[in-house]
Amino acid sequence: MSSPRRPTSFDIAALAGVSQPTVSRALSGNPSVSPETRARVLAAAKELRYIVDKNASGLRRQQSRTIALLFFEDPTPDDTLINPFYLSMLGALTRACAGRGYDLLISFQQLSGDWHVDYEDSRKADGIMLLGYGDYVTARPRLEQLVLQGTHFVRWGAAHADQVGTTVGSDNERGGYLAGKHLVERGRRAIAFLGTVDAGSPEFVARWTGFRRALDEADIVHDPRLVVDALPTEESGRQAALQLLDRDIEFDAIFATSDLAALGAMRALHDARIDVPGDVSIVGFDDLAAARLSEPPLTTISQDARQAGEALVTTLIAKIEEREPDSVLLPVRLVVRQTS
Amino acid sequence: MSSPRRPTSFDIAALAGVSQPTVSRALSGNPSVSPETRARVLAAAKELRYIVDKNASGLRRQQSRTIALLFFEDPTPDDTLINPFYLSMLGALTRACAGRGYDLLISFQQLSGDWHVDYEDSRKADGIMLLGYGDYVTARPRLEQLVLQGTHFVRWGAAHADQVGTTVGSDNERGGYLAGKHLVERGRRAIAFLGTVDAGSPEFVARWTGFRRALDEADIVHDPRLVVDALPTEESGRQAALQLLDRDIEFDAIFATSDLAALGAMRALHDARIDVPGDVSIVGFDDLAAARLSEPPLTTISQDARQAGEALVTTLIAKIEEREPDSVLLPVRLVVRQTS
DNA sequence: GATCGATATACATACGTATTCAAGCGCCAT
DNA sequence: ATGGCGCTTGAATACGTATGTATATCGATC
Repeated sequence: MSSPRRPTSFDIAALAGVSQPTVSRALSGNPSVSPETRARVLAAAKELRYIVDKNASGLRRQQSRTIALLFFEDPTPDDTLINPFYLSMLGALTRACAGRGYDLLISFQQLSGDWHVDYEDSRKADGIMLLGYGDYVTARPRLEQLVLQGTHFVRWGAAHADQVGTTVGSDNERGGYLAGKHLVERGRRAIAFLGTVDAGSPEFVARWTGFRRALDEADIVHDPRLVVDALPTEESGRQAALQLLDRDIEFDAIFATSDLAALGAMRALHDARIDVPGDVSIVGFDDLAAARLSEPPLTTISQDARQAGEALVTTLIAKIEEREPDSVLLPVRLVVRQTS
Repeated sequence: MSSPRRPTSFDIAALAGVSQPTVSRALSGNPSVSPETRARVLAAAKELRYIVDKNASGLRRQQSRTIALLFFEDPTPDDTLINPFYLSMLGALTRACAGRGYDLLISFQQLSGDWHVDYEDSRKADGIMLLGYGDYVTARPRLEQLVLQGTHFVRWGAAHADQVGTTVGSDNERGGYLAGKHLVERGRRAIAFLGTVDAGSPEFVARWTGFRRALDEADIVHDPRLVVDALPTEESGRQAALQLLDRDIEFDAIFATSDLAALGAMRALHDARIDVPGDVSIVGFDDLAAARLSEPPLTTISQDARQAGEALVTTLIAKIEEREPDSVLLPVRLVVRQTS
């Protein structure tokens, strides 16, 4: 059952009739090894099913070829409510890491708690990705500390003027703009905004800013009562729509800053016998799978999770290699379906 | 910016006035170290912010204190459709691992592809957890190979007679039974079953078996036309319900083997102006957050993700430590809400 | 034909920790 | 006094790899 012993590079060396260093060089593609020797070594390695010992290799090179992902959980008390977009991201991240030869460590943490970020000190990981729900104001001092101790990290979120560290995120401002412009072009004038606009959430603020720009271009005066606070959950979107109906103000469209909120709002409208898109148009944000499957299918702003994962990993690796990458702003796309 | 140098156990030793081995012993809680010495060492370690080098430690002890999670993706072509239950599991798993001093590596893979399971050979991980969608028949030969090569692994799924390896899973048979019994007690007789019953999915087969047991106990003869194939997705549930309506057969209840399918079915019924629970009762399976928030809230069989995560990690660690743990069957619970 | 340079390989070593083994010390029993 | 035992600690070493340095081989150059 338990195999005799894991083969080491010495075993390969013996089988191939070379020295251990030559094995190491051959396997790592060092050009100083002659083609014939390399072939012999590779054959021997294959025969014995040799795999490099990650601990030994990491110890020698002083790095782990591993990336740690810190996922911050949902701010609501119900910890099972997680935006499916993050699950797509997770898949994209694991693939991107694998493609670059890195492993991915994952840890769920509370944004407001003491982050356990000893990954780099313990040589568990060469860098950290930060992802998830979070209030930037809460996170900021901890980010500053990361910078101070020289930890390599990248954050998924909105780039903005005074930010700490490097960021990869969607072009939220443009997303908001596209949504607003689209609704205006559909002839809508009284467009409700469902989302957060406080300073702790730069991505949502950016969506709001872009949205306003579209309205301004069309010379639409926006009634502040059309703005309703909503978290990125279905229930919160439903509540927000109910609140909106309660306010007894005319509206002919809704822009929700998350698909989940948009779907919740749709449910509320449906229950109130308001026709979508006849009476009210709706545009969401994220392009979750659920957006495609809703009835009617939801018009939304699409973020490409795969592209985001690639960008995060590429940027973090650039940091690890001490190149100083810029923050990345990923393109977003308006996907017109049947709610607008 | 770049700190002078990571402190090693030799630095701690020098500061505390002891030898390096004593530092190692003191930090690992070896009782041979006197309390005073230990205190001095701990103080020195704290002062220099010493953290054990994971590579060196792993190399020396020949283990990584890391667990790898292989997540198998959705079988449908659309790879963004992932059951939220797995995301809850993921959170539970990371917590359970952290609580036991293990790190968690994560990798998304295709069940039908060549699994990359060199974790143990490369000393990246001491064991593997298998989780996700999957056809057991496809997985089986690969599981057998894992056993052959002596890899420590645990699978999330249904235990059954002829299984390969150790399994942790919910008591699906009892879940099916509870659902069936509940509907019978509510006076339902023509209960449709939405789910998979083929041999590749033992957990769904078990749900079916338990369900049938409940019907048998009530002497109900089950019309085979009441069984409709459905994947654990909302769309699939909707289609299944439509199919059921098309068959033009009377039914007064639906048991769906996943909440997502149940929610999809509810949507179809709603569109067909069929009242839930007035005309048709519905029971789901999983107890997703969405089940609580649906309209009306969904009666379902609850699986506790946190408990599942704990059990998986505990069982895998037992395997790693060469104890031979039994497969675990976790209790399920009927949660009565308003669809029944 | 001696020297040089290029090429390919071997030798020696370091990474940081955990553990085995030996040794120092004080104390008690003989 | 002396041998022995328990309690702490130090010295030596091994884990498996990657890399700097030295060496051997060979062909080319004058």
